[in-house]
Amino acid sequence: MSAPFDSAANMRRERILATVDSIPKGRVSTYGRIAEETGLGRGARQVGAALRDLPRGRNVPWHRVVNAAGQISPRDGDSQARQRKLLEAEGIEFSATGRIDLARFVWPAL
DNA sequence: CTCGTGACTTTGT
DNA sequence: TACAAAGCCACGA
Repeated sequence: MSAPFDSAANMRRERILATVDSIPKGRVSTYGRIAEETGLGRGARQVGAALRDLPRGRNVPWHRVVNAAGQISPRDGDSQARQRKLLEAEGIEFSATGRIDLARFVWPAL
């Protein structure tokens, strides 16, 4: 069994998911922050890719990751609406323009 | 090796 | 506050 289950790219993805998993309920983080915490420097886009490729059934709080503007990043499908629903269910508040006040909800705190 | 791509970020209007 | 442009980084054609 020498399948590339432990390729560098794969391990990097696992570390990203581990960091995302550390975001407490009722809080959010950003792609850039997750990248930094995971030790990827300016690898925010890689964080987005990891969540995009998240296999169904994987238990990770992917919905707690938003962009630096405090908004749910655009994408295809209804995933955006589902993300907002999940966040609101945890007490996250959205402004009239659909923005989250990071000063209040970002993790770790500013 | 060069190019295009993207759940991103920062900077300049 | 909103939008455009440029910067950034890993991947795959």
